[in-house]
Amino acid sequence: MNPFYITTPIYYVNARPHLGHAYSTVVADVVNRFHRMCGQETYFLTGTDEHGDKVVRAAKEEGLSPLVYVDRISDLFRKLWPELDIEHDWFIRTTDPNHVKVVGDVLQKIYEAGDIYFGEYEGAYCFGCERFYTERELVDGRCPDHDTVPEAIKESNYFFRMSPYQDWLIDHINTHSDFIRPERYRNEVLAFLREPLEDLCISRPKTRIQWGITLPFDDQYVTYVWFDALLNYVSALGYPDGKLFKKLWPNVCHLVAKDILKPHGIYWPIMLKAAGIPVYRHLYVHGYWNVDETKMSKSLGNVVEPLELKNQYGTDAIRYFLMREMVFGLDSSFSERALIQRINSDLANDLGNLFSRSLTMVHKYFEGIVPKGDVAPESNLDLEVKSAAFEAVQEYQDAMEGFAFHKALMAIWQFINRINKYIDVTAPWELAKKKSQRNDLQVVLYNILESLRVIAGLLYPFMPRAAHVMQEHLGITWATPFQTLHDFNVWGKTRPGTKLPKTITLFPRIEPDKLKPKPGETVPSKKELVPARPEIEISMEVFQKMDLRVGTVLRAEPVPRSKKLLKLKVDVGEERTIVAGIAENYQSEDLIGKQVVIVANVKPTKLMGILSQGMVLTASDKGTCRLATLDGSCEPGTPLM
RNA sequence: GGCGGUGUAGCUCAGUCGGUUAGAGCAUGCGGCUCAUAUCCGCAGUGUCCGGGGUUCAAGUCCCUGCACCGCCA
Repeated sequence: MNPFYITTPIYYVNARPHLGHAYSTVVADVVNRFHRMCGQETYFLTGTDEHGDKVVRAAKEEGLSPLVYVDRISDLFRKLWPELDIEHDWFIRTTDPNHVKVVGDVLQKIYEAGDIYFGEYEGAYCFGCERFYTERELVDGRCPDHDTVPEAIKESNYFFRMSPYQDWLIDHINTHSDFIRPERYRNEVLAFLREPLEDLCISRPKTRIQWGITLPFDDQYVTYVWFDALLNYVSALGYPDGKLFKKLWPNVCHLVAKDILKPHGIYWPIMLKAAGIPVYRHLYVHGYWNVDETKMSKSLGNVVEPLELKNQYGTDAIRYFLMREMVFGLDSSFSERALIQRINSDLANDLGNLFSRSLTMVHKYFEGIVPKGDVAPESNLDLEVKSAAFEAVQEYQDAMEGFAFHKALMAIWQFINRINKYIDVTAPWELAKKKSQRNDLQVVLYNILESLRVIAGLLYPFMPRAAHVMQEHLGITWATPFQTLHDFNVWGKTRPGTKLPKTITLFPRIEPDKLKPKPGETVPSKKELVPARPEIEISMEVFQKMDLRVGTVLRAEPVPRSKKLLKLKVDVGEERTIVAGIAENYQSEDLIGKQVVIVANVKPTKLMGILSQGMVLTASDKGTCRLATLDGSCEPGTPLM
């Protein structure tokens, strides 16, 4: 069997780890453990991406040098993973000397082969932002951040020629149906490839950025983003001569979120092809976690901190929730309410209680000794439990291989419910009343224990901790911390006569103060849903990052083809264009001269093609909304504290 | 603007090749059990399958069209 190699993206260190990072990495860990269960040798790589201007800027904001800054953030990631029981084999950093060397070598190789050329282009450059803007990004020809007219400047850079590989890539995707999955993302890449591929700019002059890997063929430039980042997948293995590389490549499974589909689905295979490295086998693409119906974003302050969740609810519960709730490939919604729901119903009630009631009975009726499973005619007592187990294993295996983790878990839970019913129907407490039914009682309890063994085994990739505790309490010891898939297709592995420890509560119930709506409160329908306030406390420091200001509305006009939107010109100390969704409640002319509260540093966003450079605060309730105003007039631009 | 996806119970979603009375989990209500973490088991519902039109003996499913939301591209 081929060794199995799985990677997560290397995470960019301009921000702290959030739920999305945790999800990618948990998926990788689950898949990795599953393959180990299949008897495969595995290798699991994760790490951090540490170069580039955003890192330099983030470091500057904190008053740190890039190196000190990236050390600090990278460490947050590295230390998070063990908390989530993630067992990666290697943690790569793009600042590792070996990685830096490999990037240089590969660039040189492709340069010599002729696929990298030096070119000049002219663009609109904003000196304030230290970056180029495309026509589309500009607002009325001005920089959206600085409201200045960018200068047309010429810059020379190195480009990676991708077009010669376009047809090859299309063909490769078409002939390898499992190259990019799920299919929707494969289609997206193919759709993109229907247009001619443009060459990729892969450098930045050192006059603009120094924090990067110097090009081997021109020391006035550093390489920019993708060559640096993507090559981690091979540099970590010691490309080109490392033992790991020879053993593992290209039988790799890359796991990414949908935002980096294009680099992984297009640039990366072409880079590999151009460098004469075999192309990777699989790219698996997953969706986003929204939080309480809205996107997770720093400006909303609803970023979910995985570590906080873990501390409150436990690693297994978080892992279970992430894998059960998201259909791999689609977006999902995270809410604490849903998490508690899953913990209580699935983990505490169904699984935990089953485990607990079973072990209690073994102690009550057999002094904690595993009874014999073959002392009564099976036909009456098996009630197809055995075949239900095998069925569950088969469904589980199919689902796992197809990355349908929620279905794998559903298969396990169907079996758990089946055992709960088995207990109900066989009623061991009745059997225990008569001596003549002693053998029946033994068989029934043995079947239950065997079922629990299979359940514990199947759960291992998802909840290694609970699986381990369950196995311990079932008196099963293995050379490895997990059973192999083969063990699930054999009935009778639990050894009669084994003394079992007393039962424990696997998953305590969480008392649901937050769960039920208060009396009289109705559950809001989809349309009325007000974005929930984040339940996380934020520090004063975080709050102060918000730039709230007084703004005077100078002009207002409806946005064509939109029912809700008004385009405002607002004086916030400088003039800003702000698009606000208040047209259903306010007429343009009523707004002129009004003083409102503006969040001045939300990331500019395009609404109906208009770049909105801020946000107007409103209170909305049942479809009407009211502007937040001031009690008396103020100088435009006055900060709110 | 172009391409694609989605729309099914209060909520989250299954629904195969068009084929009987459209399903599951959660939530709700009622009943049963007592081994168990107030757990478990059973029963009960509730549906404009987004709207409109078409093909067909038969449409949640196929076709056309409209609406809403989402994604990718420009």
